Amino acid sequence: MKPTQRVLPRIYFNRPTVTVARSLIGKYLVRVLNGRTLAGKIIEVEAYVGPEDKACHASKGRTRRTDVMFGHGGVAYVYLIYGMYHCLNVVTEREEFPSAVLIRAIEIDGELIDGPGRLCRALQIDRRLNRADLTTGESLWFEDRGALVERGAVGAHPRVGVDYAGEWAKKPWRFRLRRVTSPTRTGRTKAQGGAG
DNA sequence: TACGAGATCGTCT
DNA sequence: GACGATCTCGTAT
Repeated sequence: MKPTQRVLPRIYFNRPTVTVARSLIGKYLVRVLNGRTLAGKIIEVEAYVGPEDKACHASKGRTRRTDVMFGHGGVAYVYLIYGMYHCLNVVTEREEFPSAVLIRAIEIDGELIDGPGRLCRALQIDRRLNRADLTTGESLWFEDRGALVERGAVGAHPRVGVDYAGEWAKKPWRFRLRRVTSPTRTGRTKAQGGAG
């Protein structure tokens, strides 16, 4: 069996953005670095839906930066934020409808990598991957590894850092796995029984 | 534990 | 010239 059989295909992303976002929880983000393969279980995402969504970068129109969001689904939208950090998105829906899903947190080998900036730092994702096709199984892609995620296990919350978007900031378009597995309790016990 | 502010630069006006 | 889909550290409590 080819490894590419599990790669999420383009049609997966050519669906409503909120649907794609929620269903990406529990899937895997796979990155190839120097011949090594890193796979992280997706824990948290956010949906940015179309030109009317004031929190979506593309709501300000089609610019050099947002152009990629107007293209077809399954393509990476990577941008620099606050001059320091990168954010990884995957473009969704049909062409000419600018929308994407921001990947906010993953879990690799039981370790939670929480936050889009940290995630990109861990996987060495930067703007060189902007416009990369994420459906080819090269260097960066999404995989379905068969893990079942019950709908009730996914919480819906307002998106982070978009207060300027008014009513749109209140949309429950951030999805997060409720029970994040924490197999190791090392260092988690601070005040209680911890050594001094 | 909670809060405030600095870091740092591409993008758009 | 202003600002941002973030993160970290320092200070206060």
